[in-house]
Amino acid sequence: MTPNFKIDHANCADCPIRHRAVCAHCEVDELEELEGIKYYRSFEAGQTIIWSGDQMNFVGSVVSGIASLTQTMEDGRTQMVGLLLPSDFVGRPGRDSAPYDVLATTDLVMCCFRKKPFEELMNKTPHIAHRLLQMTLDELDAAREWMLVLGRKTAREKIASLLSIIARRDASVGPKTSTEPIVFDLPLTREAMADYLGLTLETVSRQISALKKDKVIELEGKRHVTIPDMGRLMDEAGDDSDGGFLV
Amino acid sequence: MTPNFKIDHANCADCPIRHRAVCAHCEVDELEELEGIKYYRSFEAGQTIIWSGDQMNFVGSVVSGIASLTQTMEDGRTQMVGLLLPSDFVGRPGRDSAPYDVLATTDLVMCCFRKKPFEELMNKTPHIAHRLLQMTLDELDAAREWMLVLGRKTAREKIASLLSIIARRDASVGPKTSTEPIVFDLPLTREAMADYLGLTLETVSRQISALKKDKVIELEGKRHVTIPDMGRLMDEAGDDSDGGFLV
DNA sequence: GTTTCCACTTGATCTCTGTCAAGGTGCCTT
DNA sequence: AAGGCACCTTGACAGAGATCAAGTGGAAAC
Repeated sequence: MTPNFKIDHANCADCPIRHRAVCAHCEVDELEELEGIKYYRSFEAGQTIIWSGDQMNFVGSVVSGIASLTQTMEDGRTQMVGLLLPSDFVGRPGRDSAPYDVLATTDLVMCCFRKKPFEELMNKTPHIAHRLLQMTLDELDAAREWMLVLGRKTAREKIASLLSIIARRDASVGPKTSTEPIVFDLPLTREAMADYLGLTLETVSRQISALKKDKVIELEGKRHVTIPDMGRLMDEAGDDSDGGFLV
Repeated sequence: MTPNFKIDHANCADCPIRHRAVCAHCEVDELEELEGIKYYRSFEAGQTIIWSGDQMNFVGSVVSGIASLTQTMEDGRTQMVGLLLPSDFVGRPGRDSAPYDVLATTDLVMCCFRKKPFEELMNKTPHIAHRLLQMTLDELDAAREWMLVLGRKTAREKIASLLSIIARRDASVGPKTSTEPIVFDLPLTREAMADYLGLTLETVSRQISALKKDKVIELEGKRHVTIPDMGRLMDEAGDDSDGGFLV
C-alpha cells in the first residue's frame, strides 16, 4: 500500500495538492500556481460527468461521493472499469479525450484543475510527473486485480471481493484490528454492483441474500452492511491471505 | 494510437532507447548511460521470468517473442492480466516487487536495464518519466478495454476480440487497407488463450471451430490464421466501429 | 392515508459455458 | 518405423448464472 500517493482530502478540506503531509516536496510557488487554477464542481447522482470521446479539459480528484468509469457496447451491455472513491485522481495528463464515460454514482464533489496549466506545472516540476506515474501504476494494479475477479471468480466470490474493497477503503480510516466488525453503507445500487462485477442485478441480489443467510454479512435495510469477521469475508472472496488490494 | 511511445525494436536491432525515430529527445549522454546498463536475457517458452512477489531489479522491453502477466489463485485458477508483445515495456519504476508472475509464453528475448541506474537516469531526465507515464496510461487503457471483454462478452466475442488484437498488432507493420486479408501465426496455445479470456480451453477450441465454420477466419494447421475480412471479425468482436485498441 | 414509484427480492425456466471423457494430429525421439 | 507426448478437437452432460416474470417494501408525493 502506498497511501501517500493518493490525494488525501480527509486531512485537507480545502485543496488536495497543498496538503504538506501528502506532498512533502511541494514548494510554495507551486502551491500558489495550483491555487490559481483549481475549482470545485458538484454533480448529482446519476449525472454524466464526461462522455466517452469528449474533450477533457481538466484533471482533478474526488472530494466526496463516488464516480465510476463505464464502457458501454452498442447493444447496451455495460461494464464499469473503475470505481473512483474520495481521494482518487481523475484525468489523463497528456491525453485529450476520455476513453470511457465518467458517471456520478452518488452525489459528488470534485476538485478540478484546468488541464493546460496543470500540465505546464507538471513539466516544470518532475516530482509531480513521478507521483502521477506511481498513481497510474496503482490504478493499473487495481485494474489487473479486477481482471482476475471478472475472468475467474464465481458470483459469490465477486460479491465478496467487492464488499472487501469497499470495507477496506472504509477501514483505512476506521478500525484496524481484524477482529473488530466493520460497518458501512453500500454506496452502490445493485445494478451498479452488477455492472462492476459483470453480473446481472438479480444475481447480485441473490448472492447478497446468500451471504446474509450464511452470516458472512449482516444487512440492515438494503444498504447498511456489517462485516462481523473480515477474515471470513476475505476467504469468501478467494484472495490469498491479505490480498494486497490497491483500489 | 501513440506508437511513438512504444519502444520499437523493428528498426533498431541493437538498443531500443537509442533509436532516434522513437525517442527524438534523447541526448547523446543519456544514450551512453543507458548503453552502459543494458543487457539481454533469453528465455525458453514456458519459463517463468519473475514470480509474483519477487524482487524485480530490472526494467526492460520485449525484443522478440511473447510474455504474459499472470495471476493465480490458491486453487489453481489462473487469469492472464497482460500480454506483452515485442516493443512492450516490462517493469515498474519505483516499485520493488512484482505483483504477478511474468511468463515466457514463447521463446523470448528481452532487453533489460538494471533498475537502479535506470531510475536515476529517469530522475535526471524528465521526458523519460513523461514517456513512462504515457506508456502506463496505454497499458491502463488496454487493461480496462479487457475488463469489458472479460465481464460482458460472450465466448465467441472474446475469441474474436483476441484475434482482432493480435491481427491489429501484426497489421501495424503489414497491410493497411481493411479489404486486404490479414495472415498471421497464433502465438498462443489454446490454454493460454483460455487464460487470457477467462474461458476453458475446450470452449476456446469450440469457438475457434465455429468461427472457422462460419468463414470468419480460415485455419491452416492449428496456428496459421487468415482473416479474409477484418471488418467482419470486428463485428463479431462486438466493438463499436474502429475500436481503438491500444494493447 | 393512500398512491405511486423505485430499488430490491424471489421464483421458474432456459442457455451458455464448464466439466469429464474419449479420441485425433503432428512432431520429436529412439 | 514405432512410440510417446504435447496440443488440440469433439461429444455428452451438468450446473452457474441469465432471462423472464411476479411480488415486496419503504419513502416520497398527493
